[in-house]
Amino acid sequence: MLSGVKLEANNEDWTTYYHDSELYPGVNSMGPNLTLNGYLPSAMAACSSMGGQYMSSGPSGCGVASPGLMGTGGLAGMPTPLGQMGAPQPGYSASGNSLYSLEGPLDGKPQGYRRSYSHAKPPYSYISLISMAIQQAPGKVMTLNEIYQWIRDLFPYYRQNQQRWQNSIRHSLSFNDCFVRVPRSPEAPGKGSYWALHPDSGNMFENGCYMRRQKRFRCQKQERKTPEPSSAPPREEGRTAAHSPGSSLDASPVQSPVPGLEKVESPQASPPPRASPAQHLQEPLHFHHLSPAPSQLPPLPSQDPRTDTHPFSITHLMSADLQHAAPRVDLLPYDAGMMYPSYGAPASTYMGMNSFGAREVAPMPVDSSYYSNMYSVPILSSS
DNA sequence: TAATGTTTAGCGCTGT
DNA sequence: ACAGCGCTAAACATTA
Repeated sequence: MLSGVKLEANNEDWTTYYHDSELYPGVNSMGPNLTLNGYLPSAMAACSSMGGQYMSSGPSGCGVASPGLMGTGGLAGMPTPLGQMGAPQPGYSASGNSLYSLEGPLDGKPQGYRRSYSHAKPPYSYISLISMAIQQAPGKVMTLNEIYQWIRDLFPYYRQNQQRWQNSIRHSLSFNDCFVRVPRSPEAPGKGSYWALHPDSGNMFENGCYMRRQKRFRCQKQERKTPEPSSAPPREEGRTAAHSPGSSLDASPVQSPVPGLEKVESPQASPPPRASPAQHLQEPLHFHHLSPAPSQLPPLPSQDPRTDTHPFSITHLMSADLQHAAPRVDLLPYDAGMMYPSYGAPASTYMGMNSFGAREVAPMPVDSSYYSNMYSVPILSSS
């Protein structure tokens, strides 16, 4: 069984902070929490009483299957930047690694009165942060800078030492197969590519642990720029998969409905090739995912009031202010279908999008159909 | 030139 | 003990 994830060297009782509406005045006004299509476990809060461990899996643990976050695009809505709740204060820990800011009260109370939660290092790995950012994006793609900004907005902690964590973000994007680089459209020129989640990455955090994946997602098939004998073993499994040229989505290409563009065969299940865009529309591709179908999901855990108010609860973070969500201007060509010319319909049509409207949108089927947008764009390979 | 992206290396932690 | 994962640093290449 999986054990919980310790927050670095922290063993403090986070329950101390759960009801800290003083520090997080917006917490109590969040209303009913938004769940990831109703299945998001509140990772931290639900496990808060486990001696500093955020997650625990097991029959009775809080490691409830959570296909929402990474597998079904269930994240919706724009984040409520914690920064609005507490601006960076002088005196926070400059170590960059501490979980808390040991000083710098947010509310004018004497120093040491209470540690600032908003400046604590979030209990999410960079991979999960990136995944969250991309998932909540209307087009399921984000530029590097937007990922930076999203993280900064959501976690004041990441307003410090930006060089450090941004380097780590870039490294994570490049290193991990679960992230794929997508070129910009000609209509939206600019620097840097878009980043998306690999359609087969599935629910990397289905164990409910956002600090450490159960298993790293890897492209199983590799395509090398310089062909090697098939008998040549990979240099090193992970690195090869992650860094070999063209490894972003580099399995055997399947004929794309868009000339010149390639779709990638799932390493886990081979979808039938699309006969036509129309067929694609009628018969969304179904790929094997780690996530179970909704009908197979366990019942929703009972709502713990702490769940909704924990400042780092994804539920909390992602729940607010849908009305503030604005369509991305630079992605309009994508959403307008320009990226999918042969489909002739907006991308959201294919994606079963939850573009800022998941509260109203019925839970998506747990398949890859909504990922299908990514099958129609060329994936940049490293060079 | 700065931002972005790739790659290597080393370390610590966790699970088996 | 070992393997795998995540984080950090750093060097280097590419691109707008």
